[in-house]
Amino acid sequence: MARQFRGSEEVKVDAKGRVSIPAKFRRVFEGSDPDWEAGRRARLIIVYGTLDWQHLQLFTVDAMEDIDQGIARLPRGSAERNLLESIYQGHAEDAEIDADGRLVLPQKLREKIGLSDAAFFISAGDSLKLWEPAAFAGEARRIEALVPEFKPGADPLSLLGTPTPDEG
Amino acid sequence: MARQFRGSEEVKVDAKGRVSIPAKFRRVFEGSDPDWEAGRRARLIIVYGTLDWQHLQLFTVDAMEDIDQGIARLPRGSAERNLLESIYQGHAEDAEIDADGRLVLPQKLREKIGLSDAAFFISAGDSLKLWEPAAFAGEARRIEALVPEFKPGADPLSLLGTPTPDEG
DNA sequence: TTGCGTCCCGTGAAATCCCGTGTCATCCCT
DNA sequence: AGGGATGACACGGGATTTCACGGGACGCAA
Repeated sequence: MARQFRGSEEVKVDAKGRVSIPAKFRRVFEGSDPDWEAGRRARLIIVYGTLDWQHLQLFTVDAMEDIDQGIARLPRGSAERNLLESIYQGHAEDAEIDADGRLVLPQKLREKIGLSDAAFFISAGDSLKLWEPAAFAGEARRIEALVPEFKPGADPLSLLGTPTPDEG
Repeated sequence: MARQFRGSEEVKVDAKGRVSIPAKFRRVFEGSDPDWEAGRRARLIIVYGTLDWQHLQLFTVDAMEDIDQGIARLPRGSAERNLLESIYQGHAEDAEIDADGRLVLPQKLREKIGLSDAAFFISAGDSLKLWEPAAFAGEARRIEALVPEFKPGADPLSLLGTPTPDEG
């Protein structure tokens, strides 16, 4: 069972705010939820973060446990710990994938990221990011523009540089 | 067991989007998948990249692990790392070669590279590139044009330069 | 009532499984 | 060396299952 997300998908958002989690992503949420078994609903965590986020981030249960432990290692009361707690615990909520494989997004979250009638999922390691499709297109262009040596037609792997000799 | 691809092939694409992976290439995917054994399906990773890509790139599992590790060595949050993650994790997907030795290309990917009823495979080290045959013809010319010191009639190996004495 | 969330079911399209067939290369037995 | 048997391979088709998605019915709280 895959533990990592890979790929992207665009799905419809219906009038009730329901979003189908594409099946291949659903398998990852199921496999990374320690309490899940066939027939049950998989759990996940929706992080909506600070005000300027234009997307939601969906974490598996396992991934969020790692994050929680990382936060717990920081000094109690430190500015960093307070910030991370605010984002990953304050501005987040638990959710479940329903029997039809869909996630119901409360209208509040839909409004925050400007979601209308479609949603774009894109993998990011052990989490998924959820965008309004048009907003993601802008984000994609921004990511490319930030790497000046990346020209259209070039092989992106050139950014990795020369491999060190200890690989093989 | 060969670990590198060599050669090119043209195959049919049927109405369901199925593409026969030529047997010699299939052997490489099998040998470069750590979990593969006789009778099982070999896995691979389809990278479809940014909007301007007109081809798909098919990586072996081993090759993609190297790339993932290379990406992981870059500073978290750096522009280069974000771009590479977006391409190799966001714009890619896991796939399997089916029991008949074929790969099923989802409709979306076929449309992206303009694939109709034939596909052209060409080797690229530890990956294969897959093109609509007509589109590849133009690409071959473009590759030559990008190396200004390569003149028609010249020996391509001259591009390798003189090896330094301490190298094998 | 009105709006909102949940449960359950229907449907069309796509993906998957499982089968057959023609062709070509390889092997083996004269 | 010739010729037939064998098996691998590319390719097609039908049947079945999965999946995304829409809608109706019910309960609940403002």
